[in-house]
Amino acid sequence: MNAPYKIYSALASVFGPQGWWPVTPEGHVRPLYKRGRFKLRSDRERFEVAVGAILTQNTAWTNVERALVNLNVAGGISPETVLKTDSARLAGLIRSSGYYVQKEKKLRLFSEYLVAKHPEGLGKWLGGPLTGVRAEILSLWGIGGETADSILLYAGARKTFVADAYTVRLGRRMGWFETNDYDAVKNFFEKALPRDLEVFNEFHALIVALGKDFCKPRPLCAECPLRRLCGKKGVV
DNA sequence: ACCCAGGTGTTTC
DNA sequence: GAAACACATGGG
Repeated sequence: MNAPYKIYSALASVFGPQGWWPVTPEGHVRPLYKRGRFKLRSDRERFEVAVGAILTQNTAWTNVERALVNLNVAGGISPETVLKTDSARLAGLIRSSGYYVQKEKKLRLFSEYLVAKHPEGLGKWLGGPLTGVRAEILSLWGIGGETADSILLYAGARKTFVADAYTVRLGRRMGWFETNDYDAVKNFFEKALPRDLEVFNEFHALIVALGKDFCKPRPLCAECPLRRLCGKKGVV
């Protein structure tokens, strides 16, 4: 068992199942998987996950939940409702998620692209050849590596690892790598871990759970549940 | 009054 | 290329 997988197991036993995405209209997180298998029910759910992935960029999830509730109350979350809502109103609905002028544009561009280029729907699109679809999503303005991978993993159930700021921090503090480069970190974990959807899905969520309380920019190593496993080559 | 959050694009050395 | 900066609300 390699070091990253050991950390995954430790986190899983400390924090338990995270069950990230999708989200109910009430804003509550609902387990994505049943009997060990991750399944999304509809393109409607996939789209809501994609919207959440965009809105949560550098933003606390609680702020995103309010925006999702607002959108659902205002008429539901779909490419069509995004496109038929004028910019000022849409921006107002997502105000709580921060950067709302930019994010309104991101939602609109994503929706426009989806409707224009993939009218067959999100599930079909995301189910295509992984590297090609990833490059396609990545080419959209406002969607970088982490958001693209979040959409692929959580909305498309594709085996692609999501590396966020916490993941980079954890890896560096463990002494696994020095780089800050997104693709390098992503590749490190994909090489180290078993190619398993549940592992990819849960590990990213577990790292966020760890980061939320302990592996912060100013770390709280003394209380960290990983303190015995962490290399802690000085705080990076 | 700070720091931080499930980043990304642009500008500037 | 890397580093610095803008974008913005809400919680601790």
